[in-house]
Amino acid sequence: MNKPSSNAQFDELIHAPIRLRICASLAPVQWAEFAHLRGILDVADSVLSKHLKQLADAGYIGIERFTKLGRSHMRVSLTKSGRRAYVSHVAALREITAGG
Amino acid sequence: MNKPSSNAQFDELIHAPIRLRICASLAPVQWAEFAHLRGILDVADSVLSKHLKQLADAGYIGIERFTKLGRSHMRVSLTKSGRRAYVSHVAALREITAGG
DNA sequence: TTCCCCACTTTCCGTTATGGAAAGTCTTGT
DNA sequence: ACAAGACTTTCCATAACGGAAAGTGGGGAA
Repeated sequence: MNKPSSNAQFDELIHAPIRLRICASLAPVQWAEFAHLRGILDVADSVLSKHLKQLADAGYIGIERFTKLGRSHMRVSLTKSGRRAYVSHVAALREITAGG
Repeated sequence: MNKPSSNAQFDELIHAPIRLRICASLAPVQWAEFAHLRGILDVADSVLSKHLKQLADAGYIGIERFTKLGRSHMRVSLTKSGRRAYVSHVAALREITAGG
């Protein structure tokens, strides 16, 4: 009894509050725009930018740029490995908080 | 659709990995000893001691000392407010990670 | 009583993480 | 060429963290 629940894996990079919410916001959608995330998270541009960079450097998210009405924008999306890591981390959280 | 799930409340003090695991370890039991927690968490005494202090300062855990076989020991337990905070935080985590 | 030990606590130290303001970069419309 | 928007980086000041090492306190042992 006490199976390691398949692939639960705690990930400190994802665990930080803001990054956890970024991943959670991206998980159910195809992609999200910078402004959208900033609105959800309510942080300064610089802060969001830096957290996105960390996730991107880890290969957890991909960023595409495009133009809309003459302005540049970015589409952020979870990569395959990012989704795996996020799902595994959520599984780890559920395992940890399973009792009580 | 989208009810604020009663009392979900993200708590940064509890969110930190080690403290989350401390709370999770305490949630299903009446109390746990220092050595037991240290074994579960696998951290240095000083580290565990400091995290316990933070939780105690916040009123989330209570500490009782007792003697066993001539040696001193402590019993750590979640206080009522500590349990509330922990449960609320877990609820917040589930809300955040509900999608995807 | 003095000394030793055990079970934590604190202090010290170096490293990393965070957040925001401000300045910088790039791209595109005028 | 210039302005503006949408991020990026830099600069700065805090605030965690973690662990080793030194410090405390209480209880036996001698």
